[in-house]
Amino acid sequence: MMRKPDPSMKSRDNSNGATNNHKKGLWSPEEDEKLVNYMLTNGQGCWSEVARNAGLQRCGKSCRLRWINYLRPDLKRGAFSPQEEELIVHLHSILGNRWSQISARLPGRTDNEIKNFLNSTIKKRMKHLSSTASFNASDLAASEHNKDVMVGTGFMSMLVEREISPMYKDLSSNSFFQSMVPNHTENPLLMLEHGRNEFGAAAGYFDPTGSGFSDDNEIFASVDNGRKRELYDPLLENFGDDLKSTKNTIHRNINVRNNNNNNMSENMNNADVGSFWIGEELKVGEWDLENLMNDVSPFPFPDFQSSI
DNA sequence: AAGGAAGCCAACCGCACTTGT
DNA sequence: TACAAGTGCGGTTGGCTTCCT
Repeated sequence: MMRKPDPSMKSRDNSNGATNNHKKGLWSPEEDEKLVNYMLTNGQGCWSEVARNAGLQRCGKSCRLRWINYLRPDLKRGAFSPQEEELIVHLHSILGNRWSQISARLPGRTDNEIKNFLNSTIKKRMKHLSSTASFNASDLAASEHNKDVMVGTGFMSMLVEREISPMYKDLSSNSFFQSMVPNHTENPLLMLEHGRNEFGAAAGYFDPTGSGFSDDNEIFASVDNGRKRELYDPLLENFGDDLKSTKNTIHRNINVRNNNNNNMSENMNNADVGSFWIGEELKVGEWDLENLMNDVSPFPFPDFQSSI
């Protein structure tokens, strides 16, 4: 079920590069038993100590991974329920590839599990798209491994046409956006290309395997040599009514911050699409995730919330 | 029935961050 | 301040299973 241990390669215990004769590869039932017994008796401590004291020829890192992803008693095994699947997709659209944050909101599920699930789901989605569009298999194969170099290919063109253009139309017609990005173009493809130069590295990075811009589904604009950055999430515009409140939360946050920050720009009043944070004291380039998630948490997932 | 392709998923890898000295 | 060790995270790998032809 996994790669063969490479006997020629000594394992590295951690990032310090130290080498040890630690076993690699699949865990045996005996090893599992040792780890479980140790953890249930002693609880979690220093992982390298766990490995040693439990009598395992494993590095601490490997023990930690095994415990967290497989042996923890509160883990829920088996297939995801439809509600879980819906929530995962939902959270991923907001949080991007922050697997640990997504898993934190799915009791009994691990980040690895969710990551694997979504990766396979995305592949299925792409396969489905490929069967309904007129681009060839090589476009698809290449797109899976070339996130931001696919501009201009059939696959990208299709995605831009179907998903990006409507969002971009809203974005580019916004007066605040126009003021921030004076050289913006009406062509979203060109905009994506220009993004690297005009917004900095974070913007214009399009991920065809995800559902939007960059791994965080965010687009940034930089001004004042990066001291301020405004954030717009076109995806929120596409969410259903249950997430409109999320957008409202962001606007509320902006208002709160506005009250607390005299440097707030009046441009905010013109921001009739999307959501922006303005102000030098803000943590740049990140959603206020906790506040964001406060509004997402009531999302219905009745059958697994308390069924560990 | 055979074998190749695709999907699944456990575990590894490397990097970044935190903490202690 | 610098360094080392520990930890957590996301990306990736690759063996096993299932599906398809």
